[in-house]
Amino acid sequence: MTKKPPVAAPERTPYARLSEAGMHPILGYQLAQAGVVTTQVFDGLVRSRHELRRGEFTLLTLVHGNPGVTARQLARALGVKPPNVALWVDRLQALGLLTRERGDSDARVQHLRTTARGAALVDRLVKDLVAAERAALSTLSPAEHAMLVELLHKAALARGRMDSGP
Amino acid sequence: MTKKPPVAAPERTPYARLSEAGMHPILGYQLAQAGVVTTQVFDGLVRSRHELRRGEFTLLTLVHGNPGVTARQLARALGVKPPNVALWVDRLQALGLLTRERGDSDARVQHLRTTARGAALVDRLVKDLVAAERAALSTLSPAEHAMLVELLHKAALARGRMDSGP
DNA sequence: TATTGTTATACTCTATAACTATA
DNA sequence: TATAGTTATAGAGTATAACAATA
Repeated sequence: MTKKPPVAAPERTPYARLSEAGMHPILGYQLAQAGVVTTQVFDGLVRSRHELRRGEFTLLTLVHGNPGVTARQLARALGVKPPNVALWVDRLQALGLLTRERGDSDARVQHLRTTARGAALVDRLVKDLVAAERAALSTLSPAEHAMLVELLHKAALARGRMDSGP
Repeated sequence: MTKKPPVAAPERTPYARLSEAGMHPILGYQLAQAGVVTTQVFDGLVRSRHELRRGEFTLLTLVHGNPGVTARQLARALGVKPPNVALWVDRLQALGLLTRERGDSDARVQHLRTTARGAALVDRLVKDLVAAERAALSTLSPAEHAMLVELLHKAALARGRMDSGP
């Protein structure tokens, strides 16, 4: 059997084509690099055309899929602190995309729901965004793309307990 | 053949266990969710013990693997703007971890190299960080972890051309 | 005139602290 | 006393603009 020489893998950084050297196996680094692409796609499709930032868009979509969810639950799901959620909800409400409603049994909580306009926007943007990502990530086959999504989801489940945010 | 009913997949957000609904297939969302875990690992291991932020650590490691690299090349590789690189290099130089050296043939450029101390630190931290990520991402098998790294690397290569940064 | 790098500055994002209302 | 949410504020992080030196 011939044994391969112990040369470092020739993985290179995007664009500048530097050696990734020790960074290659570090997941946090590869996440950031891949994030450059998805941020480009999001900004070009959602941010520039509508007045929705990443956190706002994600929050709106989660509200759409979880009618009546509370701000605290969303903060935990997104890994951010409650004050940020309050600001995002303010903006989304001002845009007429979701509603706040005090809880019946517990008047401290606020149940969030999308408006008809918010629901329609979410449905459209989610569809467009998925398509735009597939088009942009031409380096991945459809099967690889799907596997990447599932592996990331599985990785995210390793998140440690956090009281109300990161 | 029995056909599965078209129910939505039961994927749930980490911790809060909300329905991910439309966000599930969006790569940018899954990247952000997985990033919560890797940020926790990085902060606990590198940031809290040494005075290195994520960009500084990545830059130092790339310099280690590409001796003589210039600031402009690093900005392109990392997807950030040159002024940020200048600030990071300032700090790393002040910490005695790398050196600047004017180019012989072109005095505009500065060639960066790690000091002995910088090189030793990179070697140690990279090793520790890889180990810490593997330990933290207990939801992934070693094979899945390795595949995730490779798929992310492949995805990152889809990055569009950018003049000097994002 | 174009390019590298720096300085100064502004904007975005997210966190902490302090507060109100409710339980 | 503990919890949900808000307001006000501060700190990271990263961008743009203007500049200096060199090609």
